[in-house]
Amino acid sequence: MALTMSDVARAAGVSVMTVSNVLNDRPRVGAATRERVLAVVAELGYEIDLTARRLRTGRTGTVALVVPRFDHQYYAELAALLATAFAENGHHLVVEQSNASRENELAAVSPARLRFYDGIVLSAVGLTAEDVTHLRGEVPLVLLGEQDLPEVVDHVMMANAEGARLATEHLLERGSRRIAVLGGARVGDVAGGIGPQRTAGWRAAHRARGLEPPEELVAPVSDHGSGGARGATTELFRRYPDVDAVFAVTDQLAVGALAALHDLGRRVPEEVRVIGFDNLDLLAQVPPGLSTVDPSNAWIVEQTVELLERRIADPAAPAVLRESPVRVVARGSTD
Amino acid sequence: MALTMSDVARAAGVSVMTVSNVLNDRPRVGAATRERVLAVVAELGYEIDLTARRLRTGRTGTVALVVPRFDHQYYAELAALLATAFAENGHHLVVEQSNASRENELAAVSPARLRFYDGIVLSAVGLTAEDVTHLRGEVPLVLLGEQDLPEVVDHVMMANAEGARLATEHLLERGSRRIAVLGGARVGDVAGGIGPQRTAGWRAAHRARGLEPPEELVAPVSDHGSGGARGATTELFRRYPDVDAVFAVTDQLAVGALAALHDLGRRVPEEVRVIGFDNLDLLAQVPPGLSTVDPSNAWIVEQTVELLERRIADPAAPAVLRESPVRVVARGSTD
DNA sequence: CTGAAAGCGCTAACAA
DNA sequence: TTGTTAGCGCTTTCAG
Repeated sequence: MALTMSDVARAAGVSVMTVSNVLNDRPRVGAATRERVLAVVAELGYEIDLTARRLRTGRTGTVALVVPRFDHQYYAELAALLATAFAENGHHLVVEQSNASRENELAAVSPARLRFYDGIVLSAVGLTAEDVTHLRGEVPLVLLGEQDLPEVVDHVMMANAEGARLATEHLLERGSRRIAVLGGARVGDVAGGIGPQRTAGWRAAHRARGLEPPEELVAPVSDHGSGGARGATTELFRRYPDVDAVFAVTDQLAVGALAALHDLGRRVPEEVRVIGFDNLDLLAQVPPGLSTVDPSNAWIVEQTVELLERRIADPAAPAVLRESPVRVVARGSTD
Repeated sequence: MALTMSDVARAAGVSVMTVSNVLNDRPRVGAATRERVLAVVAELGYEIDLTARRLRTGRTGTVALVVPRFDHQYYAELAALLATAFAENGHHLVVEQSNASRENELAAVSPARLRFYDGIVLSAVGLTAEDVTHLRGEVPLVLLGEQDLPEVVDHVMMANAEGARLATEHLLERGSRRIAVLGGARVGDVAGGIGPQRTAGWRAAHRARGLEPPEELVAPVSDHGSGGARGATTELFRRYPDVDAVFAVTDQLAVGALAALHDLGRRVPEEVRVIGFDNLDLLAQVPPGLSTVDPSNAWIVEQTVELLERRIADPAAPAVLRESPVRVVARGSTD
């Protein structure tokens, strides 16, 4: 059986309350008493029961990050950054997986689950606008993700269209004229999310130069893994052999494009330029070096922590939407 | 304020105890009463307070996985598999990060933290043999990782030496004779962990063919990111331009090797073959396709879940060590 | 089959 | 400065 506070109190010859006061650094405890209690705590190896404290105070010292998948490199890198940032604020971070399902995302912010945490950062992909309005005020929550959602909850997102515009402009500037959008959304597809927003940027870059965006080169993917992208790219080049650049809406898709181009014997960047979006650390090294759009993860993390800590402190604070700055990182794949 | 059980009890005109019985599927409740309670629960949207239950019963329904880093693809893929497997056993998985520090690994299995969880899967890299013996029996725990640790705690690991031997044999068989070990450990370095174990397999493969392992081609790395590997590989080829194959002790290091070889203008696999270890999904696609050793993650996950569930049920069960089967996955980088 | 009492380990509020 | 009382929301035990 684990030790309790009264074991410590008995051993130290004080009351339970005094032990509690010492352990919580509350001021009205004599120095000698404090010493004694701490000595006993150390000797016995007592550790406070956070469950009991939580039941009493409602605070846990822990915040959760809910991501669609653990094994998507983008979320993994985000989680690592958030863990460090929250640690600096005295919050412990745990990560849960929603499997990108609306049900799991809702469950993650349910009162039952929330009681484990002081706040939640939810990287949402399945949540609807309707769901979000019902969430309003229930829980200290910061939304992450590229969905268009009602501005009733704090939300940090990327400048998606702008990033896509910059990437496309980068390709146009180097002379590419038949630029495909891998993972793009066709005109009339549902709006919101990365596909549509980034495709909009691709269109904008063309129009800014007086060019008509080649809509036939919008190549949707069925899943966001690299495997699907490989197939989609192969098919794309079969139909349109004159494609001279691929803007993949994520780095993960870009990897699939690189694989397909290798299969097809098309050289990158000499024959086809490739650029991604996300600036994943792991892919910075992959030959010939993947050009990409950097979404400023450090900035995103900084804002997220600030907003969540603020909301924990003041649940009534007005909801804000913040958009991270983006920039192109040019590497070998667009030389 | 959130609803409590007595709110439900009052609304349903029964006692708190009856609500508890219904919600826990305990048998001695009349069908009509059960119906009524469930109806009220649904109508009010009541959710049980797991914190309070845990204080009373000691069970939380949650298990934790502690990994050194969220952003190492290997752990990310492992976490995703474990989440699914535990979900099938009615356990919710959360993931925490230890930053590969001994202190954090110990904190993660402390009684205080453990009280949040029914059990812990600890992917250990900093824990010492001494630490592990003190852990014995304190908590439902399964260790993961390639350290040599006392067999007093359930431990699932890979067949490291065997995998390395197979990878090296695969290279020898294709004609490579100057095979470097990137991330290897020199003779006399501390034993245990992936570097030494996998380097031992590289030696064994050479000796099995009557060849003396070229110890000068053992290339340690300072960090396990791809960046360090890139530098180490460049340096390696500067000193030993005749190296004709690289066995990287992890896929992540192999990516760095590929980058360096690209920088140096050495073609893979024509001039230099490259093989990794871990079989990361993300890298399966990277051109020319990274050959690797598959550590059977599905098997590892299956064993881990089985052992942890067993230990939760029976804390006194004898500790076991299980070693996952390995096999070479040949792709373009060793063609 | 249902309910009342007690208490898990802690801390807020107040009393000494 | 320290101790006492009460109770967070639930479940165990035992009585009805």
